[in-house]
Amino acid sequence: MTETPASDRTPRARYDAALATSIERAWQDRWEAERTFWAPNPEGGLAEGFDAMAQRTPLYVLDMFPYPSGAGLHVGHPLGYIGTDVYARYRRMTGCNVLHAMGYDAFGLPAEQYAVQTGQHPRVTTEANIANMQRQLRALGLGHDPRRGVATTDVGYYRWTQWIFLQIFNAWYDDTAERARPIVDLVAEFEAGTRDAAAHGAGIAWSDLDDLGRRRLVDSFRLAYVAEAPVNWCPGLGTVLANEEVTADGRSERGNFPVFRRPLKQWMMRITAYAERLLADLDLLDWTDSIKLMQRNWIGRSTGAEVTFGVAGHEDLGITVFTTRPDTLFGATYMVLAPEHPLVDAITPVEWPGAQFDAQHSEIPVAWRGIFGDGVPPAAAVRSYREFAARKSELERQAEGHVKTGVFTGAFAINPVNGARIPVFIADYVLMGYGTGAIMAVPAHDDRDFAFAREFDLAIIPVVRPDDAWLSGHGVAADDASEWSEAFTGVGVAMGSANEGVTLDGLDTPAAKAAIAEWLAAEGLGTPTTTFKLRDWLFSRQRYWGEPFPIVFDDTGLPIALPESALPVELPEVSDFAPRTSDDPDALPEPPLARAEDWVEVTLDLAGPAWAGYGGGPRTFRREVNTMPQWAGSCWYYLRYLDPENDDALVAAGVERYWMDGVRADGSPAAGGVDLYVGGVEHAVLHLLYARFWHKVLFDLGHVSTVEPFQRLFNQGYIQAYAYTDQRGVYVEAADVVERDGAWFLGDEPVNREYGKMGKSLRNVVTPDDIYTEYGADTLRLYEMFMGPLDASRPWNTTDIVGVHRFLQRLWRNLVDEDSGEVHVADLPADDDTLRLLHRTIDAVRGDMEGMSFNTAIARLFELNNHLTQVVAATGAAPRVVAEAITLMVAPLAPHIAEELWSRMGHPASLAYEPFPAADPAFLVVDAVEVPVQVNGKVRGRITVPVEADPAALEAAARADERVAALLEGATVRKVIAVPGRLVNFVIG
RNA sequence: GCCCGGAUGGCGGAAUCGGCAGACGCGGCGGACUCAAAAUCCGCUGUCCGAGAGGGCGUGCGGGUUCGAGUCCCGCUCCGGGCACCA
Repeated sequence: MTETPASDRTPRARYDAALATSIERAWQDRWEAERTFWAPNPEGGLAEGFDAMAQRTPLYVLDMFPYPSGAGLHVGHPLGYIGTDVYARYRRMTGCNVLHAMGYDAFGLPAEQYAVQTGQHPRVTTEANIANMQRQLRALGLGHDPRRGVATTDVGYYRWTQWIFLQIFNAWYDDTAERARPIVDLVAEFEAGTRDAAAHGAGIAWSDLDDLGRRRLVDSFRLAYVAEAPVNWCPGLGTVLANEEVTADGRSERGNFPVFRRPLKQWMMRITAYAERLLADLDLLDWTDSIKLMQRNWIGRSTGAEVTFGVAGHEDLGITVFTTRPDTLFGATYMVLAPEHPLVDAITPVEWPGAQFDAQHSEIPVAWRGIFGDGVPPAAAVRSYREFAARKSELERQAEGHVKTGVFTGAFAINPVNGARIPVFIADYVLMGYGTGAIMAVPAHDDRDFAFAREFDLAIIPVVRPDDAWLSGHGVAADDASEWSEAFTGVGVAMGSANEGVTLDGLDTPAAKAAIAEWLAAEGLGTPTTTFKLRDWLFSRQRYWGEPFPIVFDDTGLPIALPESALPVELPEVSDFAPRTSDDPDALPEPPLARAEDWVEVTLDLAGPAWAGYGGGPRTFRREVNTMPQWAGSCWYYLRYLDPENDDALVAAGVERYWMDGVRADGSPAAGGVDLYVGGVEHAVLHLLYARFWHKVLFDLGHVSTVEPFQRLFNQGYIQAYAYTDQRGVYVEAADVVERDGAWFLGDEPVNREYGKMGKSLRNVVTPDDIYTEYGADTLRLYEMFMGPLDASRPWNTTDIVGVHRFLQRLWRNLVDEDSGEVHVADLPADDDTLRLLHRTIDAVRGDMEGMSFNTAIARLFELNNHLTQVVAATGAAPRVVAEAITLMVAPLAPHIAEELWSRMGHPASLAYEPFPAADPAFLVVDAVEVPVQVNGKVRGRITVPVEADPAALEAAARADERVAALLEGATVRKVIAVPGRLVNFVIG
């Protein structure tokens, strides 16, 4: 042993970054070698070790899996992963068999674009990125089962994504049974005649249909179908985009290219069939109200009525509108169809009507025909308006705000309640995709109709009397809307709404709705209807780096599902990964896979069903060249984690039931599924809605046992960071900025502070590696959990980290001699104060862990450790009972140091499955309690009383207090409030 | 525009039921140890008045309910998020 010079002597076994790192590496290696976090399945290939776990409760903890970006992680990324790991580790110590794994959502545009630039195959960069991310995550000490970490790009994974697609394609929604059923059941019903093809869109009986007719009919029922639908077409990227990939100003999020609404033939998923169940089953879930609300709003259920209007001069035609306010039918002064509405051509006359047609106008007002109908016949006006509307990019649509445009079709509708002739317009403020694509316009009581009516000089007839406050506030009269500055959209009392059969006058809005609904139903003019904002899901992309569809087309152009035996359909090798791009909005999509001619054209011997007529003998087909959206792989990965190596099924039924069965501890009804799902709120709608939809289809078809995938959802907050700009407004390196007297400087130059996301462009990135080097991973974990509640966003502040690092150092020093590295834990009895604090801490920490309030759990552990410091200072050693308990309680949060301490205290095995300390109730009871004494609500003294002291005893004790007695001296006590265990309050006057 | 969520010391935050506001940590101030510094340990730290004892004020703003309000109610302000012609 050599003498260390006193000047730079550091204790050999001080808990610093170097020691932390060596401890952390050693334990990460040991967990891996000992398979500590392998969660055994009850059966199948991953069942090894299950017997030892059989008595434990299965618990499935899940993170929203990441996209393996080339940029690597910053400290904000793992916040949720640390949270789930703490919870999972706690649950392992409280009797659970915990499944926790991490995979990768690895298909997607960044890898593809990088490939386009470099010519390198996206699989190469994707795999390199995954490897880097796994390294960074391993260093955090996350207790994942490494066997289950699938990537969506694995052929063995996307083979099952394709298999699920086939299930969906080969299914239809039975509205009577309210569930999806195999498509063969539908065919059987048609063939047996129990379902009438003629009544379901075919027009003629099943037996009279030819092969093609049958295929078209059946295809129209499928849950996955090809349709011509208006989509976000981005010629600059050469692909269609999902709504969330389009910015608020109508450009592509990536590349900033203009986006156009174009009808294109695309794959769709019939999520709308599930709208009602997706809405109703939210009630079964333990999600926050705000997320449920966002889903409810997205689904957008509204109830009202469909009402059919006649068309003047067309006895055979009727236009059905949807309205939530049938009580305002008498106020309908015109009608609007979406420009694409199928009836527009049929009702548009050859000539403009010339005669008088309403009280206000003796000829067509100029505004009605506007720029589109000026000097041309109605059909030409309609055509040019349609072109105008279609040519507008989303950008222009946003820029013009809500200025109303439209054109009169020359046709008139007949209001069924009063026979009024009302003009029919087309306007793009009416959307084909919602309701019936047609509205009755009641400008007096609808903001949009009001704006349109003012623009086009249309009558505004009030039929709901506004409340007096509204009228006086606007300074207008109820019965003359000509002076109104805006529509009255609230509820009120109906007026001017009567015909021979029904009168609404005098009824309040709900009663009027009911009365008119009854009358409409009786007259056969309308039916109560529910509509949804939710649209079917656009499911194809013109990209290379995604799952190919297991679909081919024959020369009819109709899709044919490949048999399961043809899976996986692997991505072909191509030399050019880019879709064809253009700046012409009329250019057509051309996916990269279309250029792989050898792959696209394929000769197969498909044994198609007899009714479809394409079976038998080798024939040439063309493959679907679109790929699936990135959401596809993320829709079901939680199921594959359960049984990642299963080649016979996406998950074995017994394994799925073991992990997913929904049994709440208190026995209340649960939807089942993942016990805890943690991720960012940015997936509040789309991912979570799509996954719920797929899960329900799989449930209907008998492939999973629960109606919902995620029983409990927890949205973690974001770690944000300060960024600094210099005088020119250029971002400077945040790490180099110093604070002096409340201002910030880079060197001597003052800089401005901003607050936002952590990112390269703001030059404020802090990486986990930076923190490991300075403090170690346990410190990083502890800091991220200590900063605040897991569901709140908060700023990263590197200077605050020392607090938690000092805690770990102090804990270490309380149990380990910094010079020798030997533990100084003694089998001495702890004093009563210490034991009471210990058990109070255990009790509180358990509660905080259950509620995922890790920040307060850590605060409790700080207090216990600070007390332990006193004990060690006084006695020279830590009592074993305290030392072991605090180590076990720290273990979920800072597992490496805890394992090391546990080991040094003489335990050869990992503490991962050690029972979490339990509070002894004997130490939780308190016999005396200090309560405040208030006089007129202000604390004037404190008394210590027995915990069971009744109000009278409390009051007596309070009066005995010197200060209180002085204040009560000579005063009249009006009232005394004495709450046992809480306070005493004297009200004096 | 509509719908959610939030606002507590210099900073991050705590306060499960209407009952001691500010736990715990950072930062700051003071002290011990040291030749000195670092590290460590101890004390103080909402704010104003006061030498002190003590007192006033205090949870975004204005009202209210209550013996008592950070917490409940009404009306605002600001910040964050979602939706945005959905009839």
